[in-house]
This record gives sequence, C-alpha cells and structure tokens, in this order.
Amino acid sequence: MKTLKYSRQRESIKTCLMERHDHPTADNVYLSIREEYPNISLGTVYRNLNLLVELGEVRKLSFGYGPDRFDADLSLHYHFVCRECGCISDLPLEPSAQLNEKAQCCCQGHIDNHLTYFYGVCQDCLKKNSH
Amino acid sequence: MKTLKYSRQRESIKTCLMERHDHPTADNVYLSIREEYPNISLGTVYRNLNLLVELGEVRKLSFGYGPDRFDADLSLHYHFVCRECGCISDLPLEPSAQLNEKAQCCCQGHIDNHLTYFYGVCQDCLKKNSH
DNA sequence: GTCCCTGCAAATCCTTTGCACTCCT
DNA sequence: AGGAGTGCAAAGGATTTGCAGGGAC
Repeated sequence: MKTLKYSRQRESIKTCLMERHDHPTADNVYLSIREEYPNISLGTVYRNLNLLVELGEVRKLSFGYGPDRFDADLSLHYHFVCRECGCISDLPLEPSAQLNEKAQCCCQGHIDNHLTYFYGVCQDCLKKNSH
Repeated sequence: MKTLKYSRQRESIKTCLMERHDHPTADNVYLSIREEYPNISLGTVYRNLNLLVELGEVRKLSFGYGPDRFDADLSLHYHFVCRECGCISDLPLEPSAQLNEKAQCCCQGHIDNHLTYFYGVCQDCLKKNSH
C-alpha cells in the first residue's frame, strides 16, 4: 500500500469535478484547472483522475462515443447518451438500489457498483432531424 | 440512405460474433477471421463492426478498461467487469425489461436501449489476492 | 533526506481514414 | 459500368509513461 502525499493539483482536480456537473472529459478538466495552475500538464490530470477513480472518489464513464468522462457524483444515478451528438446527461429516474445486491447473489466474484447507460437521440438532435 | 452491398468479410465477421460468446475485441475478431480470410485487414474489421453496430445487429461494449468489445447477443442482459483483470462476463441476472419505458417517461429525447455494467473483482482475481 | 508528485515530451494503444484497386449488382 | 467494399499504410485521438527536477513530510 503506497502512501499518498498531498498535492495542490489533485485537490484542485477533485474540487473542479465536484463543482461542475457536466461530466467533463480529462481535457475539459485540464482546461479548467489551467486557469488556476497555468503550468499543470495533461499527464498530471490523467494521473490524478485515475488515482481518484482507484480511490473510489470519482467515477469514470465510458460509453462508446468519444473520450471517457468523469463524475464526482457518487450517488446512484443513470445516464443518457445521445447516439448522434454524443452528449451525456443525468436521467431523473429513480434508480434500482437493490440491483447490486441481486447481482451479487448470482455473481461468483465481488460487485461494488454498477453503471447504466441509456442510448438514444437527445431532444436537440430530434429537432435538428425534423428540419 | 446508402445501399448496402454484400461482402464475404462482413458476413464472416457477423458469423464470428454470433458464434463466440466471449465479448471479443476488434482485434480478437480480426485474428479469428484471418483463419478463413488471411488477407483481411484490421481496418475492414473496424469498418464492418461499426456498420453492424449502426445497423443494430451488434452491440459495442465500453466500460473503461482496455479496448471496446462487441456482442451479437441483442437480448437484454447485464455484464460484469473485473476492475483488476478487465475480464467481462454475462450476469445470469433477470434484467429489468421495463427500465427503458420508465426512462423514456423522464427523458426529453428518445431512448432505444440501455446497457448496464457491474464492476468489481472476479472470482479468479479474488483467489489470487488471497495468496 | 526520502520518496511521491510534477511538467514535459515521447511513446503507446486503439481506431479511423485516404487511396488505388477489387468485387457486387 | 457504377459505386460500395477492401487491403494497406499512414494519420489521428486519447491515454500512458520515462525521466529529471520540485515539493511534502
């Protein structure tokens, strides 16, 4: 087990993720942080994001369109992904909290969380298509 | 709407995906197909996999560990992803068929399907860790 | 002082793409 | 014949990594 040392950069990255709720990519985070720490590098952002994911303080979202995104909202919630523009948004849908337990019963390994992605076409793209 | 022409390669890729149930990566598929068509290129495999995904005949799985995987099993089912070794397997869990409808009610756009990933540590990695 | 963390740049991995040629229809 | 599909190789995008210097403890 490796000891963790404080770093302003990591602190700032975590704060950034907790403040914005738009599921930013690593690059989005990088650009935000640069306003406060102009010398930060993209590599550092990636290293810290991965570290935060390992620590369970942040979640990585992968859904098959474009780069991964990061979310500091650890509450159980679902995401909607637009197949056309790739936008991603939270769904105000009551999530099934017992799902992990149920899954645990039928799984040989150990489950600690789950992520659900709904795919479709967002409102904006539907409008564009109808023109 | 573009007309689709028959291609032996695409046929073979689809057959391959329907026969194997191990969620292969594009490269895995490429290596399989090469046994029958030694000249096929990885680019062709990617092009056809993407085409099949667009046609809705195949699903792409992205879950944050390593390359994307492909699945010709269109039935509603859930996946388990091992955080340590990256392996992925089907979960024999009764899936919630009404979830799409519920999500549709609270979504401004149009939803056509959803994918759920459970994350944890697989049986094999649990064993290794205990040594 | 030690060891983790950083910035930088190069490297790596995965995927897409341009082009000349081939195969379906 | 026409145009979609292919193989090849190069390009592209996202992410990781090696290294020398800087900062936390």
